[in-house]
Amino acid sequence: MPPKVKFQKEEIVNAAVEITREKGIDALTARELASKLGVSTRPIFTYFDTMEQLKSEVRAYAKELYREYIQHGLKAPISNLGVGRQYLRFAKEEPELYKILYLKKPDGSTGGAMEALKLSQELVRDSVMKKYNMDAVTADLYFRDLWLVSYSFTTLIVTGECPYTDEEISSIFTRFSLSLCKAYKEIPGFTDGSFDKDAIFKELVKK
Amino acid sequence: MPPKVKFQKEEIVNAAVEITREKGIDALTARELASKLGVSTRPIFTYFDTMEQLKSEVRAYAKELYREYIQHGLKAPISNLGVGRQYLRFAKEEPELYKILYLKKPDGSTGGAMEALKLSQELVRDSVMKKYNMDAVTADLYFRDLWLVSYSFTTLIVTGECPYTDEEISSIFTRFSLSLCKAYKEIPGFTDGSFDKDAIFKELVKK
DNA sequence: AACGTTATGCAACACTTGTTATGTAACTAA
DNA sequence: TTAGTTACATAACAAGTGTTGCATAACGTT
Repeated sequence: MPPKVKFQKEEIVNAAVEITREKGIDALTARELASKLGVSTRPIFTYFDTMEQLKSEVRAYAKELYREYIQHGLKAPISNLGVGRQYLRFAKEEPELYKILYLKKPDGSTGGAMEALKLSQELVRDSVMKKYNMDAVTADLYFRDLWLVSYSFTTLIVTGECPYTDEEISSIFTRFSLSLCKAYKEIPGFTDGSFDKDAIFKELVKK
Repeated sequence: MPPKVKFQKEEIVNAAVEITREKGIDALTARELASKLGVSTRPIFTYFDTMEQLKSEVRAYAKELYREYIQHGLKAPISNLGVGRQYLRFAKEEPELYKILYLKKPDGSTGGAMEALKLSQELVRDSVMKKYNMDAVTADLYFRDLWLVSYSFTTLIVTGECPYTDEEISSIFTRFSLSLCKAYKEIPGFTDGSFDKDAIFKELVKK
């Protein structure tokens, strides 16, 4: 019989995630990981054929954690805003994990930002339809518009460029939310883009 | 007298930019660059002490090119929309240069997305104030809001995730533009966030 | 035409990366 | 207690990186 294993697969992935959190996935090397675990690099390759395989597991972990954040946001009284707040929390608390999911996806990988949007739309659709009395198409468009705004904030956050406080972001977000909602409900043809842009523009200019 | 130089500094930077365009700045190595120029790696280090120094020049080039794009957008009849369109063009035509400016800024570097926003605000402010009869503060806020939307599109574009056509983006952008402009002009207190959110929300819910 | 200067090519150095060959020793079944 | 299996440490390999020492040859000046 062989000697007892010193490390389970899970411990290795956890340590790999920890390194990624601290220094980004590019700093996740075999030697760095081995050093963190206090072993040689050999055991890593008994569980994973290549480092790339291990990195895939780190991405899977990030994806799952992200999903948990979103689920948590659904519990909020206004679920679409709750989900938006969780986007921001994830970006702020796990910037490096955010990056590997949405900023530096490896070539040919599935998933990414648009897939995450679709998931959120499905989760929030019913709630938005009821709350604002919208049909499914409008609810999806409305949520997508808000998502676009939150996406720019999360990008700013993880690149270390966001100058706004939580309160400011929240305030900006609310204003987007209300102005879009008003437009979707009050401007005929706003949903499919067939509304009379010129008429509205002229009205805005003269005021 | 020494022999004639085979390469001027500028040619080296140009080749470096070309490699960055094609494969990203991480693929810009001394040997790759030398191979493209058809020389050994030695001459590179007569002009640049380190590769990092050369990369700085590539970033400077990208920044200047970006500035030219923006300047071009100012000529449009509605200059704020023209600038927005140029953001998107730059992201689509120079995704790798966009990345080094706004997605992977090296630690401790100046500039970045928020600085670019400030620059654009200054360039567009007067035009927006006149066109929509806004004060400077409102004009800046309005432009920033639109910038946030364009920023999410450019990020999607350079990460290869944007599923929208130019027309779709243009349409979405126009809708944001109009709905925000209406809100800034029609909702008292919208600029400083002191407007009565609850009243508006109730109104939207019952409709 | 000879000279001194120096840009360049060649090849090496030092370092980091992923990955692996080898020997050892830990463990359990006998 | 013995033996076989195999996880592990050690150390190496190969490939790739930035950077540099050295010899050479090209060039304008003299």
